[in-house]
Amino acid sequence: MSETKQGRTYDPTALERRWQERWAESELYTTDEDPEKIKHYALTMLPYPSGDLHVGHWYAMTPSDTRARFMRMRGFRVFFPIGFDAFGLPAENAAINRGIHPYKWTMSNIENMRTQLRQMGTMFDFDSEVVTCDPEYYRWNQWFFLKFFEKGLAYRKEVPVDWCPRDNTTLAREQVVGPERRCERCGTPVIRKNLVQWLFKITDYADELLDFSEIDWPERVRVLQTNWIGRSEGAEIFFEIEGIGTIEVFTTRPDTLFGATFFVMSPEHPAVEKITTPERSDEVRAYVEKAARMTEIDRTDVTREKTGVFTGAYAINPANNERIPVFIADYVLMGYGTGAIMAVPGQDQRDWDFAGKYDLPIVRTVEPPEDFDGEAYVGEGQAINSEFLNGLGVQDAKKRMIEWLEENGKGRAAVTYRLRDWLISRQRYWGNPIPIIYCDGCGTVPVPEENLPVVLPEDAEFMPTGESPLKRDPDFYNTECPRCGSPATRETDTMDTFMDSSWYQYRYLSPHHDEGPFDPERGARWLPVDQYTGGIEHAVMHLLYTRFFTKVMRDLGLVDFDEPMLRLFNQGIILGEDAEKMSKSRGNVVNPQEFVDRYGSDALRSFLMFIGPWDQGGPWDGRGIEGVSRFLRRALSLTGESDLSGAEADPADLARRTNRTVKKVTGDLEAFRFNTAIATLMEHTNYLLAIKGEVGEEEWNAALRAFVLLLAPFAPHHAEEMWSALGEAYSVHEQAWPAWDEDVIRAQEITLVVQVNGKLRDRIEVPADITEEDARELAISSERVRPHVEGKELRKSVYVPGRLVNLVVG
RNA sequence: GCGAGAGUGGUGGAAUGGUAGACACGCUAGAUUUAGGAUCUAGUGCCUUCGGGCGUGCGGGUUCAAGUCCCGCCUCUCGCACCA
Repeated sequence: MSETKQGRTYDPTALERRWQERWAESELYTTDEDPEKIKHYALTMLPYPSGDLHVGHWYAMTPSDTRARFMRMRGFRVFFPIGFDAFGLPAENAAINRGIHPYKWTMSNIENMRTQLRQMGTMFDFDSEVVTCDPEYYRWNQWFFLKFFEKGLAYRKEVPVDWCPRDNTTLAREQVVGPERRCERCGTPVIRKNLVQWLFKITDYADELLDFSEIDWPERVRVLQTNWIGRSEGAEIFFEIEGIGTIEVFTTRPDTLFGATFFVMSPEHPAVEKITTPERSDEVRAYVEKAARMTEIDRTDVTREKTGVFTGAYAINPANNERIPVFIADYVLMGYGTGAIMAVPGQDQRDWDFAGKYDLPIVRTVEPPEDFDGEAYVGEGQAINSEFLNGLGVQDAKKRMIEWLEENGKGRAAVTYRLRDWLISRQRYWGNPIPIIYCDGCGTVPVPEENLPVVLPEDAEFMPTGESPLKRDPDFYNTECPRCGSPATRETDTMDTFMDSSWYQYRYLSPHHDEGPFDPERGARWLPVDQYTGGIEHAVMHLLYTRFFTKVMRDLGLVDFDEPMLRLFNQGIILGEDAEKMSKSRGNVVNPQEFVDRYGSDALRSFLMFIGPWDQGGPWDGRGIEGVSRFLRRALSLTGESDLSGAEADPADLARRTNRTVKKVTGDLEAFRFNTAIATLMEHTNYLLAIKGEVGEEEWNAALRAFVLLLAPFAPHHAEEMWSALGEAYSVHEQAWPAWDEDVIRAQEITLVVQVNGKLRDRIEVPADITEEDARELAISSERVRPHVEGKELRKSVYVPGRLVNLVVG
């Protein structure tokens, strides 16, 4: 609270509270269902109920709110819901540390965060709120699991999994990050295990997920997803192993088959034992064991020298029937392709390195350019040493070789992906039970739909042990088979929480609907999401999974479109004052509440938008918020009494600047340029304050009305206060966005820049419709220009109407 | 190594190929104030003989005109990384 010049107190918190109460009473933010209006579904990523809203939540949500408010004022009916992603490790770990039940802890956090969300001054439709740990929600999550199961998209299999030894659970491949392969949640390096787990066949949709033609998403996300899916085109080639049988390899370079001088298998390849000759078996076994003991970090170190061991076996190159030795080497990964490769040292640097070390022959099959002085040659060129391919370019040679392989039954065209199926089993308590029952007689039996939800027992001991806690809850674990009625057991793993967030945007439409995941009638009116906003960190997890879900939902006949979110905007990350990531251990965490209490929500909102481009993020600046707070106070003082100066301002200039401001702010908001929009509003405020009391009341009020409307999405409380001070009818947020008039913007008098040889020499005031000749005359006769042109020849002049005259002399 | 993005005052950042540094923070001076804070006014890229000169990571180029376009480097950030 502070004294203004006029002695009135400025108390933003009281002002904001007053309007928040009024908004709630009048149900101002109940979703507009007017069918006459064009729909706009604005969605911001739902938060984890981790305790309090932190400044990152403010940074994500308040600009999204500003955009939603802008769309509302532009005449769209806007749906802007909010909810809580309430299952999962952060909530569970916090609960464990405090010894409180996760449900209690989560619900009390949600209660707290609801209050804080309301304080933000957002237009969230709280009636549509979704809480993912509510049985009313996760029932449909389980329902989706059953649908996936029916369609063969959910399957159970023993697979090598990434296991976090600290969180005591498996992780999806997407949740393992960095070269050191750490757990995405806690940063602990993961280990490998073999476990029977549930997976979703996201790979069935790999090709479709590579198609972004229907959506307007940032290039960055498209690239990340494309790389993650990692589509490679090539061929599978069958190699006979002498006296054993056939082993397949995948290659993107079938054209180089004639240069395959050896064969390499991953140490984990299931056929290793079978092909190894007795005299080589000790060495091979030692190598396999050494590879198994290696950490993932060492194993995947690119700079390490290639190592391997000869198995004693020979393969036959199907192109030329040459006998080539079979090695195992840890640079070949079991998780990609077929886990075995044909090694072509002439065209692959890794194979070249390996061949050098073990003295293996090198045959080039692509002619390198004459000046080539490298080792393996991977570029374009004519095929050589390749019989029927000789002379062909790489692309043609690939095609020809694939034809030859298929004609001769020695291989086929093939596509391989880096993308793996989505592992959804988690050995944790605080998640959604997988609705499956195991019966000795009937096998794997889905829980019948009418028995959903499988309720997560509240009284279970939830401390993680590496096995699902539900396994030790006999009331949950023991059940009977829905098919034959004999004693059976339940699946005790819970689902990855990314499943919860893969379809929440649909549940928002009808959170209490109990005949399906969402009410199709409401879906028809609102889907799909028009504008999604959230962090880039979800590029290959949430954002890929939700696209996958939507495609499956389409194939289930639940929706009639292919993509869940038409447009996406990724905001940046707000850092601590030291420009480091905010963390408790660094002690650089900014508590938004402190700033809300001191400066109000509008100031915090506006400051976060003003700090820089939204997609850029950046360090928090505790002093910077002062400037924005000052701006809001100055804005508020516009509607106060005028101290008449007696001077006169030009009403045409006022109209021009007002229209220009409307145009600029509108364009900026369309493009998410909140920072420059606020800068424009500041500039306009400074101007308005300077001419206050110097124009007629009518012009002044018109200008002020436009200004308040522009301010409304950014600082909804202050705008409401000003709107009411202007004597206008409640509420400013139900008003139409102001329009601008290009004719008014066009000035009668303009400033023309005069350059000589491209250098600025003068600025002259001229009529807007001045001719080129007149402009040149005026420019040349300018006092400041004359010294630079006198005695020189005018060779040329460039005239850019409304901007400049450039005199080229020499 | 591959891919993407970014280098502009003391700081955050503005600039459809056409006035570089909008708008703020900070700083300086002044007004007001018992003082501090708050507020208001003026100034604030660097150099200057006050004419002007130089300035957007570095080096070239295109153009009447380049922070912006092209070529070659350097640095930083992020992502992926033995993917056959």
